[in-house]
Amino acid sequence: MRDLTIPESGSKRKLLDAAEQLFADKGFEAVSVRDITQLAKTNVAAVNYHFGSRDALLGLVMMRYMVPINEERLARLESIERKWSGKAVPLEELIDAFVRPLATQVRKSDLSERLFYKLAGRIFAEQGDGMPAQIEDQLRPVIERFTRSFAKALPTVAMEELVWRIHFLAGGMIHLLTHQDLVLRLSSGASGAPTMEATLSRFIRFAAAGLREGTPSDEPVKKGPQATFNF
Amino acid sequence: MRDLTIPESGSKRKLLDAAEQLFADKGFEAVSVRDITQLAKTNVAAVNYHFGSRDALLGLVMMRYMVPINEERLARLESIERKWSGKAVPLEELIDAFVRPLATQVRKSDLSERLFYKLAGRIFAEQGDGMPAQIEDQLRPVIERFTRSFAKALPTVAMEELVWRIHFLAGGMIHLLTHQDLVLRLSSGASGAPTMEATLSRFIRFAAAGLREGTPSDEPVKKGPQATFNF
DNA sequence: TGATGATTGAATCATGCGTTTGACATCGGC
DNA sequence: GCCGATGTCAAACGCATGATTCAATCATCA
Repeated sequence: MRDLTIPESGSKRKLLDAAEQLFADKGFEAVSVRDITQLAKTNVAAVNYHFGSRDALLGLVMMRYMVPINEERLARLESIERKWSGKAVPLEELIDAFVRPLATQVRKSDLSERLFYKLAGRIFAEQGDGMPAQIEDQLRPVIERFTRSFAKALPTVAMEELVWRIHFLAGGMIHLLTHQDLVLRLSSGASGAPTMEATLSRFIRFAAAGLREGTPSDEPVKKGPQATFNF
Repeated sequence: MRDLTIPESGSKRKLLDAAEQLFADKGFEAVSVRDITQLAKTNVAAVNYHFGSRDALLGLVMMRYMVPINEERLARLESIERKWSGKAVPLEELIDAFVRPLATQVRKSDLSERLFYKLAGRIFAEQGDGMPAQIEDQLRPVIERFTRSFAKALPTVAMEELVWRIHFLAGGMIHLLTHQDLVLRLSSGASGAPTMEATLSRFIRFAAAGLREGTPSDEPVKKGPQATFNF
């Protein structure tokens, strides 16, 4: 595994800080080496000297964010399963374990809150879209681990169905991270100006209901006039 | 409004076809004018001759896809509301009116199914991220119209809450469109190989449950061991 | 102090980008 | 036959990109 420790000072650190700020703000493709070195007040050659290439710096920035988030996800999941040892884990706690680390890790970051979430969202969103393979390798075991726990919490939901529902959940989370500002704009203020904590809680309730849909503890037919409508 | 009619043949048509195929496959930023003209077997200058600029071509491609989809969305919505005149419209039908046009319009397209959905997803996903303003202008009234209908169907959900839930819904839909292939890969085959029709129906059920969460017709507390957990 | 290796800086490289140019071909109408 | 309108084409323009070169500078330790 590559060294992820970050020097306290010096231009290497300045470059990393500038890079993550710009990547978060403008997107991975839209930021040039010159943008980064200019913000970091270093020479253009510094990026290639310290990191080898722009791509290597990009991968480092992404890994630096994903690794602690994914570690906290797994730690929370294990702690929850220990707490409910053997018994069915409540769905909301599972989803919380998956999304809450985004909010806790943001405070350990030098990035502004807004930029941190945008960066996290971009990393997820551009998954499998020209992203370094190491990022996907980093995420896959986490997804698999959570999928297994979700399956245990929802024994009546077929695996095929569950995989798709988790997919929808991930999409909602990504969109929430990357396009918070768009909601505010398109909704003409109707969305309020909630904290991310509040929005995450909203999201957990939404996603839990979606995951649980059709489950025995749900009532089978009850949702108003839909008799003529088949899904 | 710009002319959206497409010539039957000639290099203008060839350019449009090549452009939408490449944009869908690789993303809007990753495709160069030279890529397009090479696939279309025309000269590099042709794009600027016929469309004025790369950006104008990009806007045309996007509008050509969004306009009919959004028209069908509104038409379906009005037909539904006529059908249930005055009465509460079932949630599933509203969501269906929003997502189903993606599946019906794909057949009128020359793009392969996979590319069409990717293109649609990209247009949504990169919303407000350097996208031409015309696309947002095209989408905003649709969102507002649907939001009003959702509000009527869910009178007990506060407007602020509803706006966010619709946001989560949109995110799930986008992710579903753009990253279908990723699901298949990450889930090691557990997701099956369903048609988009089937996946959309899955999504409608998921999203409806999420939107409806906490609604009176839902039962208030019933979902297993979650007494100690607050949201 | 002087030698050594790490770091910086200005200049430059090759490449790819969107766009423009101007010569050339093709065609319908007078 | 000629004209202007409409396309097409190779070539080039100006610019930005990631990367590299190589001399100058710095820090560290013998």
